[in-house]
Amino acid sequence: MEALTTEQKIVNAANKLFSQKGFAATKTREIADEAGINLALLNYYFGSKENLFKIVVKEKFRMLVEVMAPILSDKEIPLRDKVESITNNYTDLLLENEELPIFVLNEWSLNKEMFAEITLNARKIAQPVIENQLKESGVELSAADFITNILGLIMFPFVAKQLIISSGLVKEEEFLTFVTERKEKIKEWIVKK
Amino acid sequence: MEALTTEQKIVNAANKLFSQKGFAATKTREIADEAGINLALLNYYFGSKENLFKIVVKEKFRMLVEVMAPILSDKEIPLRDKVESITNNYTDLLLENEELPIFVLNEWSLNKEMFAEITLNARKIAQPVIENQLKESGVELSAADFITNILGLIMFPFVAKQLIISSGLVKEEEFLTFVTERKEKIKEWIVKK
DNA sequence: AAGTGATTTAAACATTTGATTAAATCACTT
DNA sequence: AAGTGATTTAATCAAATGTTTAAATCACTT
Repeated sequence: MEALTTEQKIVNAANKLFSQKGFAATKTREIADEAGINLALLNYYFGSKENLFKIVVKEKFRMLVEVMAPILSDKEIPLRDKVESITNNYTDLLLENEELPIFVLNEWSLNKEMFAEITLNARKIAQPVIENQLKESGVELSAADFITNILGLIMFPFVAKQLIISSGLVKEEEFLTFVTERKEKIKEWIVKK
Repeated sequence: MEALTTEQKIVNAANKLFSQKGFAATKTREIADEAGINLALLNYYFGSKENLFKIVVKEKFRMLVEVMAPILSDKEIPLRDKVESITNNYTDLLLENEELPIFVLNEWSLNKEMFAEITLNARKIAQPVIENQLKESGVELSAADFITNILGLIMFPFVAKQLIISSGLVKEEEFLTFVTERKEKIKEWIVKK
């Protein structure tokens, strides 16, 4: 049942709370309570709140990048399939981690240095492949617009979920259906027949 | 020169710092320093940090909603012109307030209650108008998808600016051109000829 | 069972933080 | 110039917060 190590309990609690409330609003005592461990163990295992935070952010961030990079860079996958695959994978990922995009993007804008390496490599590999495929498919989009649009169409509903729901555009209980149905639509919007 | 009242100085400083760093990370002493006033004046004029924050958020939020609501609800404006007008107005607004979307959306997800009233009214008026116009124009989109897409395409580059730049997809100095050129493109993407 | 190092605990520490107080200063009226 | 209320200041308060300490407990070896 309780097969988690102390370190895992802390990381799990930190994951949850940092994602929900951000770095500054999350208190070390809250993390300790959520994890069900003594406060001092946080520093014993992770040194500092900031270090724990970096671990959490990098992990979240990796989730976000690793969905996309290998798909985009693969020359064998046709463009249309890439869109489908990325849309499906991202939507599923975000449905299980709804706070992920707003958290990562927000922390990114606050802490510009932390992520540079990971993204840069991903882009360097993917960009020429995508540009080639766009040209071949006759889609008049730059790689930047292509990636911005596909990410925006997928992620924006999650980023703006509260806006969409509290405006009444989509009811809370319809949200799952809303984003699920968008999977099919996004494919059509990006790569028109 | 220095025609600002103490209250204005405080609101301006709070505006800047809350937008940059969020509620919890912004300290009352920082606001006082940035405003160049004595710390006690913050509580003298605004009662509490939280109250000051609400004033700032509501103002930011109003900026974001008021660009869109009156345009969307106007039956006289053709759909295509609405898209153009919203795209242009939002892009210009966001270029002058780059932190605005991520700040508002993030605070919104943290503080779901604060904004409900404002948005709800805007949507109630706009939604039937838009649904009508979509049908008449033969655009196969629900109002929810229409608004999500247009907002996503406009706002996402600002929300994900750091991702886009640090990946190298768009260089920092090209960002202005990037979002400016998207104005024209978004219109075409949403309402295809 | 004693010893040993890792783990856990309760308590404490030094700062930071939001807020308040009481006195000082200012602007304005009489 | 004296009086009055609004504004500003320096100092202080109590609580919260990240971290550390030293002792206690645990797991494991000899």
